[in-house]
Amino acid sequence: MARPEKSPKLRKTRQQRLKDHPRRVTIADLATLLQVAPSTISRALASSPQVSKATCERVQALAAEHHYLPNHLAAALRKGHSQTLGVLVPHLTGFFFPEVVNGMAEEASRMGYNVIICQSNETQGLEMRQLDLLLNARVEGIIVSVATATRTYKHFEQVRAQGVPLVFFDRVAPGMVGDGVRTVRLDDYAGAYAAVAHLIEQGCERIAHVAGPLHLDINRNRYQGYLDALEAHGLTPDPALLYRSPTLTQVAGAAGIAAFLDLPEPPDALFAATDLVAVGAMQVLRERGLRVPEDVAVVGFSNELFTTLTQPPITSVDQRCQLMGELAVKTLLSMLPGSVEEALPPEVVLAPELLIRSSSQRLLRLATSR
Amino acid sequence: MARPEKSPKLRKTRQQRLKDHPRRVTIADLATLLQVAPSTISRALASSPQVSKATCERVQALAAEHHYLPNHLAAALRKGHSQTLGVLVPHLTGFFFPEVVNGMAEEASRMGYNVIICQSNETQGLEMRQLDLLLNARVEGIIVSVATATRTYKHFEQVRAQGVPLVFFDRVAPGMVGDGVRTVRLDDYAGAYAAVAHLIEQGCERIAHVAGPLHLDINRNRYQGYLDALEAHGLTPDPALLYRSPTLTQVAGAAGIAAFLDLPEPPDALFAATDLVAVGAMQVLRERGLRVPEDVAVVGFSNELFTTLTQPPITSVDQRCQLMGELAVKTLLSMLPGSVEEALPPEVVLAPELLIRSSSQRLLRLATSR
DNA sequence: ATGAAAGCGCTAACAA
DNA sequence: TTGTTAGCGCTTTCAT
Repeated sequence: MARPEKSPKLRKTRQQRLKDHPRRVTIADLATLLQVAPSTISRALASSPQVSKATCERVQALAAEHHYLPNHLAAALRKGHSQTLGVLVPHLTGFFFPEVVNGMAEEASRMGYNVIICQSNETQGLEMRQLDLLLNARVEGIIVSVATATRTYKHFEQVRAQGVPLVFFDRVAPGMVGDGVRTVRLDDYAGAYAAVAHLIEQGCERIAHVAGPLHLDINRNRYQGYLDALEAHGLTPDPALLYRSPTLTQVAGAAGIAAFLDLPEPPDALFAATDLVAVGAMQVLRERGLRVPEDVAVVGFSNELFTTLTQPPITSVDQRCQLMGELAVKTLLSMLPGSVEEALPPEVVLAPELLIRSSSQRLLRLATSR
Repeated sequence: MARPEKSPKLRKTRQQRLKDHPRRVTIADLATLLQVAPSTISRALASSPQVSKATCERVQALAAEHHYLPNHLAAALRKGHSQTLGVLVPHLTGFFFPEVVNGMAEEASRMGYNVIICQSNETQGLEMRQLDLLLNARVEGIIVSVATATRTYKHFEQVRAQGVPLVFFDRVAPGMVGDGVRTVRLDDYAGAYAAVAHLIEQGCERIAHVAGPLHLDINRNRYQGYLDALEAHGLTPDPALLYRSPTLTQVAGAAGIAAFLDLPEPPDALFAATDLVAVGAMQVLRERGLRVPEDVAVVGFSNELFTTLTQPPITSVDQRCQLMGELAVKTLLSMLPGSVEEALPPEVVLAPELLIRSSSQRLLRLATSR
């Protein structure tokens, strides 16, 4: 008995599909049209050196003519990697994360990678789910900033167990750096130190600080930078000039400065842990008839867009958002198998930049041209 | 001659791979472990009704134990659809786009779809490239807001030609609505009308307007709303009270108000096409010793975050960002083949919301409890 | 209720 | 330089 021919059946399915839908053109289609093997088409489209220039051009022309679009899914499945990176951020509101993501998207695109962006909405549950989603999508690596609500870190361990490189930025999971896990962060300590040193240079002597929850690295580092800058300049930190708040909003700033102003010895400067806090404080100061910076100088943190829009504009610490995004991607790419990227340190720490504006400038700047 | 057995060769490749890498567990692996067919595993994982409860549970338990992660790539390739939507925005800075994207991500996630977010950086070149990328990734539909630099629209036509549904939001390509193309926009006209009507109610009579380039729908509609509101209330638009600017920044606002104030009959109110323009104008007003809203009332547009942070806070028109994102996704999903979504109109137009703050409130509010 | 087998579109090893 | 062929991991008829 003759072996059944399989062509007829095949042909039928394909024709049927063709009728259903004006189907997208595939490599096989091009091969049929040009009477060459699919592999040749594949090679030609990739401009492989082992295909003749003539066929290469013919193929590319035909592909363009028929609006051939490579099927990334199939290629990724076959090749075993997807040229795609996963990014998981707590949210995309405010200034910081969008800006960082922007830097990432740019760098990734430049290196020929796609990016899938997900949000955890600051919850651990969604964080875990999105991580799974990214793994399902077979991303080659994941960049993540952990949600505030996250308390356990097993889900990140699992990513590493899958052999997927992980880069934390800004908010990093504690104790995970090592094989397959790296971090990119801002040097909050240095930023805070610079901010407070600047206030001291401007002649301030009683500098208050509104801090966030100190169990978070970020807030603790800012606080420590504040303390060390004071002591390095011979000032003794006054515990009464520290206001700790669970959130770092306008309301916190208003409450903080109000508390300070009621002290027997009120402060002559405020280092706020965020720009929003600085704004809240400035509003109260204005209500009480105090001038910024003459009576109280103010410095914020993050260099949010609105710092230039308030009256006066607020001195702030820039977080190098774009750069952070770029470096996160560079770091991740350098971790991919077969990467030739220059090796970056496993923990990148960015130097912040102090942007001095009117809210802290007490000294007349003596204009000397040099 | 016996047909060559292919098993040995196969086995070898697999073992080799296993040695290379601690490979991810597949359906085939689970099948081997449980001594059942791959198809059974597949069905069990999908909780198909045609598989016995017992095996279903056994399979799911085993899968969990081995941290099985479905390969989305393979499934999508086989099924012919990826459960993924593409989003292409000009950028992710500022307030508007991040917020809209947020709404999209939320709705998509709720409906079990992934989202790939790309940025065009406001250039047509990148816009075209990113569209290709999305098509390559076999997204099931694309949501896009067109770049300012975009002048031709063939690349969008091509998306439609591929049978991929397209939804424009906020910035829509002209003349494309129809089969496979829909839009979601804000009713800028209504927003502007409401803003100006509000100023008139507050007793303003000479209302100026800083407008953006009028070849863009958005700006033209805001301008028209301004005109119509004036006329509807018996006021005659004064051409001297219109300032047209190619950009809508603080600088534009400052320049605009400066020009207005030099008029023989300066305005008593400003309707700014953006919040940034409003801020710029307010800065100049303060410098000149004029009070807001007593001397000049100010209304902005977009309800940016910082409108509540200035002194005074700025009255503005909210653009319903989150809602816009959600509706864009809903619209897109309703266009997918086999969708059971309720039909939305091909052109969704959102009603904006006027948020009244101090910058425009001249009338003392008579507090009457009713 | 389960199994066998084909094939989504692409690429890479091997052969010619 | 080009062709042949197998297979990435999954789903889905069709058969049992």
